[in-house]
Amino acid sequence: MATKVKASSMNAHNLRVLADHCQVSEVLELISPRWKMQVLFCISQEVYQFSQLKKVFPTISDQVLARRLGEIVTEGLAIKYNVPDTVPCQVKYEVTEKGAALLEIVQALHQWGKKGWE
Amino acid sequence: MATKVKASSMNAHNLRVLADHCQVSEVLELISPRWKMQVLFCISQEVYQFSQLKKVFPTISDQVLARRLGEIVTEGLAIKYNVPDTVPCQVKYEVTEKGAALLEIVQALHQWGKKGWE
DNA sequence: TCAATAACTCACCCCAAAGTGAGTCGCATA
DNA sequence: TATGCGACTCACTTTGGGGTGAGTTATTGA
Repeated sequence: MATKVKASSMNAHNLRVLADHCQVSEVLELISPRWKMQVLFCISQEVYQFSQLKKVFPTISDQVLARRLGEIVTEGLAIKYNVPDTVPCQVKYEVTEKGAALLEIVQALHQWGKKGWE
Repeated sequence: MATKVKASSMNAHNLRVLADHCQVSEVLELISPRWKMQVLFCISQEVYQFSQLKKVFPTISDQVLARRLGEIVTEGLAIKYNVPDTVPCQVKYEVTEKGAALLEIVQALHQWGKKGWE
């Protein structure tokens, strides 16, 4: 953790220091969309087909699932192949190093949530 | 990480295993609300006064800031005192052990976001 | 011939989260 | 007397994320 910023010394410098440390917004917005981390986790477990994901999450809508998969790919959390010689066409997603690192942190969040904290 | 669940064996058991591992939703919803983790971080840096927080985040609305502070307290991430003998009334927030543990994970997210990932 | 499957896309609607602006309450300083 | 501050609360409006249902393309099995 960073050095403390005293409330009594809220000058321009400290405002900047604080603002810098608060720049976690992008990452939070990255992981916040509904189903996204769950879908990424499924991909890491080799459950990546559209129809299979719909079985795991029966209440997700087609549109949102497609959007989430698109985001996951464009953000480099997973890559997408077309599986050749499959009919009807099939796709395959594979988690990248970046995506795997993110999943580990998400796993830590999960553990934090399960802990009692009396 | 958990044992892999093969796509080829998507039976009821594996569906449950997957669903269990995907139960990170509550935690994600806990940390997702706008400004929340940023406010919690500020509290950990001893910047906890309503008016000071508004200086750090000039675009936050009064209502949302009050809501976030309320959530942070009811979820046990921080506790709230009334500072006695202050006029006009002042409050003080202090991060709990639970809140501090959460902030460490959020910090890891921040680091993940800053990393290059070519 | 018809239905089904895989993996989507599109147009539309709804609601909850967030923003806006004003009000409150007790005190204190000009 | 009245204006301001600190820490909110309330009523109202807006926005955009996510849900709904239908359509698409190519192919294959009944």
